[in-house]
Amino acid sequence: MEERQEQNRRVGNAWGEGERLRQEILDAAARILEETGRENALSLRGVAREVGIAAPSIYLHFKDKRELVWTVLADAYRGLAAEMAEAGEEVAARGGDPWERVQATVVAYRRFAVDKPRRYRLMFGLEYEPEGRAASDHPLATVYQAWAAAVETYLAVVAPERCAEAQVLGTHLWTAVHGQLVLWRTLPHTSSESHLADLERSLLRRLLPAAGPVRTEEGDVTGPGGEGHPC
Amino acid sequence: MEERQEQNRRVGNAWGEGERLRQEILDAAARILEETGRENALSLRGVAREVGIAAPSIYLHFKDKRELVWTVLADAYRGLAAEMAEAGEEVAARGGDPWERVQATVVAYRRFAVDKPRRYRLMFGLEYEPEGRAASDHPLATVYQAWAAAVETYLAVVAPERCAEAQVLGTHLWTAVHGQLVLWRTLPHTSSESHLADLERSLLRRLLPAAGPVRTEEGDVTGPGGEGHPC
DNA sequence: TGTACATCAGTGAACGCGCGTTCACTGATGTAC
DNA sequence: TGTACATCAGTGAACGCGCGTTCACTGATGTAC
Repeated sequence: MEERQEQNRRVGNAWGEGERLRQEILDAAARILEETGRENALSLRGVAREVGIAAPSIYLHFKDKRELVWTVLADAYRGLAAEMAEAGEEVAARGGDPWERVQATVVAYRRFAVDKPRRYRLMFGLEYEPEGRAASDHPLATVYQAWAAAVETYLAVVAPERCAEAQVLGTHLWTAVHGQLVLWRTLPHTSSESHLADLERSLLRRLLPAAGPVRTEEGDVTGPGGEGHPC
Repeated sequence: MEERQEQNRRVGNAWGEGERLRQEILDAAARILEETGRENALSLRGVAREVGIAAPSIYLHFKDKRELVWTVLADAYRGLAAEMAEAGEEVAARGGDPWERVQATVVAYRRFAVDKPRRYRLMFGLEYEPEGRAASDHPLATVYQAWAAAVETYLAVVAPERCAEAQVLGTHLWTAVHGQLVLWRTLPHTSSESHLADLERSLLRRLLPAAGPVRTEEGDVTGPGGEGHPC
């Protein structure tokens, strides 16, 4: 009764269905991170409240808070990377040029950060460290690869001879956009989102070679979404 | 006795000297933010512990926690901006070229962030919002101006015709470097500080026009630290 | 010069809060014989 | 087919913690007469 509104004890899941609650917990955590409202990024008690269970029940599925948070984070990183990739592919599918394609990827990133600020903060606020995993399978790597891939696809068409720079450029773009997003909220005189979008475009133009709405070296690209040289 | 090691009651400051404790409190807060160790960024009780006073004594000098934190932050922003400016001026004073000068400014920023990570995080973690002040005197503006000024000084010598871009470029540099610093701690495979410095240089070269260790349009600059056209 | 009193600077104890975590438990569902 | 028992899924109550803040207080220092 200490934590719950409903006075009925929850009936346990059937045998072998214990995993179901685990998923409910993860969903609730994701929901909390999307809603404004409570302050602290994520608390076990908060999650329990959201699911409608007693707080200790979480320990049936996660060793401790750290493990829960890391599971949530790993999902979140994968989700962000997926949204970026999808945005790019969608533009390519409907015949957008390479520039529109990188831009769509960047916009997808911004949307994620702006629409789910608490989630984004948990992901990049760096309060938690991975639990002894090897560095290489840090879930952030997925996001990193999404950026590198976006830039690589662009370079393959626009400036194949500079393909080697894809990783560095990807990193620059990512960190720069992240910095814009984080500082944006604090700089009050520039806080309109359209200004943020302008800054973003300005950054892209300066960092990417030969950037512009229409720009094919000579003659047309081989077709809508054509790939040019493989990198 | 609840909070303190010393069992002696502190003797109050003399009449009119009450402000002294105020300063001690701010100093202690700064000290806490420089040391590693305790976890939560800043707590009233933590500050009281550090000063060696009872926690309620803080209320003699600050309305509440928010006011204390904001005073600390305002100082911190000013301090960072000052360190950046000094670094640039020092290089100019000993005859460094414009490129070295911007770079020194950037390095000063990085040093601040890397050496005082807790402080930096409090400053840019965006957990607190200013207390109803006008946007324009948000203390962050000082830091923003330091970046714009650094870029302006550079452009004045190297590409005077592009002076108008100083503010935008300053913003790009700032947010990009900030992003590098924040993400750097999380990306384990690239965590050496020298790698961070490399990334930083690569970024500068790509964002600033005609960047390079030695680069004077034609003939020499007018002298050590010469100013070129005023922007 | 002495004394009553105002003011200043700071204190100890307590308040209620939400947190992560542990503990011994309850009750439903399956299995062995 | 019935019954004893193991297992699974989840609970309520409590622990100790640190936090921001309030409250009535203490004691030193100054001032008025």
